[in-house]
Amino acid sequence: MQQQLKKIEEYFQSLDAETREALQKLAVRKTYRKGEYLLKQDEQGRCSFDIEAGIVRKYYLNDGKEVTTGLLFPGDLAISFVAYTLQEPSKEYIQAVTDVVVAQLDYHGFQLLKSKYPKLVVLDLLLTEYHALWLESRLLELRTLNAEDRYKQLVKSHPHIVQQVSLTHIASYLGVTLETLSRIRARL
Amino acid sequence: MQQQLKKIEEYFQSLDAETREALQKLAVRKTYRKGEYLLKQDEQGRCSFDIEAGIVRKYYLNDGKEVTTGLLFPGDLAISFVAYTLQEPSKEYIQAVTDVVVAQLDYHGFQLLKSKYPKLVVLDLLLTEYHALWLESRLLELRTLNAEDRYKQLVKSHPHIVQQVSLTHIASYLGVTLETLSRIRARL
DNA sequence: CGAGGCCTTGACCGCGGTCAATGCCCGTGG
DNA sequence: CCACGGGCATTGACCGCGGTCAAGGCCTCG
Repeated sequence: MQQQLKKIEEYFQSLDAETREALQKLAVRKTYRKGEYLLKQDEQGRCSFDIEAGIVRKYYLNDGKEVTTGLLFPGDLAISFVAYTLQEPSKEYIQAVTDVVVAQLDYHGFQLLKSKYPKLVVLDLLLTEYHALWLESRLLELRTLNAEDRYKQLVKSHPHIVQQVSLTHIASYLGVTLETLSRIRARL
Repeated sequence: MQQQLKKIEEYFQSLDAETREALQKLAVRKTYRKGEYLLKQDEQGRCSFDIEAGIVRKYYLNDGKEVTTGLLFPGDLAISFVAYTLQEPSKEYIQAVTDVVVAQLDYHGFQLLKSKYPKLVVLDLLLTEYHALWLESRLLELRTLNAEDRYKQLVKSHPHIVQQVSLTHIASYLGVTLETLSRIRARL
């Protein structure tokens, strides 16, 4: 996965100035305050958000309960992949966990740009591959680790997450209840 | 997901004859007997397999126990996505569940073809998107359905699977033990 | 006929969920 | 300045889904 990020970075750097500028021009910098929504359920997934500062989470509702599918940090791409790819109403919410600055990219704008600059198709492919790799690793994690090990792994990869994100959200991301997470932390 | 398949099909049909032929030429038709391996752990993921007949499963070992990550049917693409994309040794096995006929595509050959026929990059993107969509839906399924509902859903989408694949494999795919699956079936 | 693979069934257990009570922190208003 | 209320986290009691271990049934194939 790290190698894929490197590949993406390298590829991006190798792009000619014109292509890069076209991309930059398409991006709109926006800020959201803690608690605000970048995308709500039933909205069309018309943008991707490159996070420049702050923390964002994605979640959906499963009979009334929030299921957090992602916790995203600067450098990550916040996007409801299904709604974005299929251009259909989103089942996911995307919400600012802290105040947030993003570079927002319009879907249709990006599609147009791809037909004008075919090199961007390769970039899109690399990014999509990265997303798929992430999903694969997440699936592996959920199938092979118990709640405690998933928590340890999360803290290992994001040491400050506990200071920044409420335990409620973390529990929901890990796939356990708040109570269970609380007990796990108590016995560590 | 169905729409994505349709998109792929349509895109493929819209390709010019030359590009299509180049692809066909790269493909090697091969057969494997029940039980044989299309890919073993630690082998490089150098091929993708378009299944033309038969059933294939993918699995990895988690402290000695098999974890089935996919059951694949004609029309599906059998591939160890991580090993293929990153070109590293595979953690997954790909095994023929029945006698199988596949069209086998070499990774490097396909990469070369993509640089010669840029339209294939778009095809690659569409296929990767499809894989990511599948992973998203699988993740959703594992997080929102209990074992019984997952089983029902599997049977609904593949009514004959029970006749074709051993319950051991099905259980492993569903993420439960053989015993649990047996009890679920007993009470339906 | 015997061996081995595959599945079923039973007894038991533990992880994590549920429900409810309590604690703690902090912002708001009297 | 304190009192109250609400959001978030902790703790306890209890339960059920699914895992584990073990025994036994049923094919199939040699």
